[in-house]
Amino acid sequence: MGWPQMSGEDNLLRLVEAADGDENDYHLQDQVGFILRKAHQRHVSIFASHIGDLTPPQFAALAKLYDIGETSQNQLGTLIAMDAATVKGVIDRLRARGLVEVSKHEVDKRRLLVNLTPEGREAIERLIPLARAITEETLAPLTAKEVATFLRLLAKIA
Amino acid sequence: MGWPQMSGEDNLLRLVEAADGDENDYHLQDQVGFILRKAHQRHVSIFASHIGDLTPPQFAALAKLYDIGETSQNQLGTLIAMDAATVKGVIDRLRARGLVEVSKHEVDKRRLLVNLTPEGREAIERLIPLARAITEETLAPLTAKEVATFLRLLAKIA
DNA sequence: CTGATATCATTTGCATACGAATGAATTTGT
DNA sequence: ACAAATTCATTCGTATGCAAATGATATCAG
Repeated sequence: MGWPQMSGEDNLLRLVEAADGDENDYHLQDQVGFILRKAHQRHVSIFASHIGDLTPPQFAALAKLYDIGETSQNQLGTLIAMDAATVKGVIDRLRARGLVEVSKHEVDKRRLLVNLTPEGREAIERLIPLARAITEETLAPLTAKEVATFLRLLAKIA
Repeated sequence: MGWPQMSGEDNLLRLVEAADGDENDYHLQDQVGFILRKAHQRHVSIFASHIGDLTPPQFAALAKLYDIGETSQNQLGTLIAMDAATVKGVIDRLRARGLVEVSKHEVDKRRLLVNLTPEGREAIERLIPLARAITEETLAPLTAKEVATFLRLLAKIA
């Protein structure tokens, strides 16, 4: 019989088939990687519309420093999921703007300690409410129950 | 009463609270943007472990050209969610490797037509099975039912 | 104690990703 | 038909993101 007159809502069907992998056609737009990339793009765009003068990685660095206080650049990178090369660039730019400051670790001379400046603390306290709005707008297409489900499953694959 | 002895699995609770926004603490690791970024990172890493000589955007370009045939660079960018500047770089690199070729549109002289070369066609046909394995591994932490739910919700916010 | 390992930070090179500006070509509105 | 607006492609600048190599420091094993 096959698939007689597939009509209406076939998106879900295609997504399930894409997950199955037992189809001959390959549809990029149904692959989790492609959709993940688009969802990330949309979120970054929403972020930029609310917080224009800071990128999500820069915000993440400030938010984590606000949360845990002074830490080494390396440890900070681990906590915000950035490799050493990436976190260095982020911290360099935040430092150039006076939002964080660095100092040498007295005991372990390999480590570079990073901390918020008073301006950085002001900035992150001002921005956190906006970040909540960004989260809300990103999740706006979902109902409250769907949000809970989505975040649970997303965390599983992250 | 408040929250007496929160114990055991509080991840879900924190995620729901994060979505609510009605908490005083801000936990970066519970924000959808941060988890989305990490999920995307994990997928790219899985992709690289299976397909080392091509990036996900490059693969997307080849897969879409395989799907729809010759198109303008601009149209291709729209279909694979890349802006004009990004798609140009991707096509330049694919062209340098002989996987795609470009030509001028005879009627509309603004357009640059892009198409697979025979080598590009061979490559994408060889890679699509690997791409299915990448999708599978990315979604491995989820059950089949969770996969269907997750893809449905992810598509909603993408 | 000391040689082998491991960790931390930096640097380089490459690849997205996007805003903004530019120029060429086309389409639209009147 | 023609000026205005739009579309397509390119270029520039900035910012992640990661692999690989390097140098400095610290830790470990024997």
